Amino acid sequence: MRIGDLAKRAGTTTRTLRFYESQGLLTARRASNGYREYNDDDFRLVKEIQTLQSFGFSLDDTRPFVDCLRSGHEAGDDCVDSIETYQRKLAEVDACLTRLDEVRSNLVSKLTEALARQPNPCEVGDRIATGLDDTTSEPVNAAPRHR
Amino acid sequence: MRIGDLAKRAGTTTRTLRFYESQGLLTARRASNGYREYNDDDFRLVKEIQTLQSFGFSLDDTRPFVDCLRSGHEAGDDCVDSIETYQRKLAEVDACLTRLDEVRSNLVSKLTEALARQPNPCEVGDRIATGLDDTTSEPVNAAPRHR
DNA sequence: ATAGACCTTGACGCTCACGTCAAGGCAAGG
DNA sequence: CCTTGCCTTGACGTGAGCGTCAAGGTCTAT
Repeated sequence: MRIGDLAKRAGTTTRTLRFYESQGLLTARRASNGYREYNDDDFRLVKEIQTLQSFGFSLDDTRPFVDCLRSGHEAGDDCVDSIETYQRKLAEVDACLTRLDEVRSNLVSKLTEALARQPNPCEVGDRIATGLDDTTSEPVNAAPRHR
Repeated sequence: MRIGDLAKRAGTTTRTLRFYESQGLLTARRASNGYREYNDDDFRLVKEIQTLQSFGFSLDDTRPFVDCLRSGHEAGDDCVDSIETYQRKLAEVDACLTRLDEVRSNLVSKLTEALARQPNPCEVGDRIATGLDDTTSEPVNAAPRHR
């Protein structure tokens, strides 16, 4: 499989695959003409990277998983370093959630106060609708209702 | 007040204030020698920007508030555009919270499965502790308990 | 007069994950 | 032979919000 084929299969670009290689995440056998040659393991590796990226992992964060796969493990998270990375990222996500909750409540306060100061909060309909519904707490698993 | 004084008062740097000016957020009277001169209104403006930035606003998002203040309003959010910006940012925060919730639950799943696949999940203590406690849902207003 | 502390503009650096040329080599079909 | 389509390396651009010199002007104290 050449780089264009792998890119197509993985839904990415050749530039991205070469970039992964430059970062030491992906290595390629070379054909006699200098072209990169990939196999199915490489495809799985790219998929692993993409999955982790969708969780907000940086490329550097995916390294333990890549190393794990390349050392022969069936799954990228069959290694201690990968699990520790999961734990660290989970803590980061929790911290981010906490922070966002604070921001959200600050925003709601500000918005409420600003609306209260608005001169005629009744002639709405056109530009200002409160944008506030009864969900005082954050939208645990629901997107904000769209009007 | 010169730029260094304002920077010190606002807890920022002269570079930042000049950058704000380059972005059209802050304007300064010039003294005869070319030095920038600021007043208390400018200080409040910088403070407004800092507050909004702490909510995750980009500099561009602060523009309505800055314009509002400069047009003579007492508060930066005494204008319709500012309120609409609040509403837009609130929606963004909600979307981000929703997304992070998904990521978190995916991460927890992955971590749980990976731990279940680990050979000896009992000889812990050294490197692997589960990092999972009974909070299955996100940490609504509590930071993750540190061990 | 000179050192030191301020100020000025200008310009490059940084992070991250690539996008986007540029200039050229390789292989197959017509 | 020529076009077409793939491939190669290299290098600059992107966005956000500044940090960090560089080279020089200004003001104050000694």
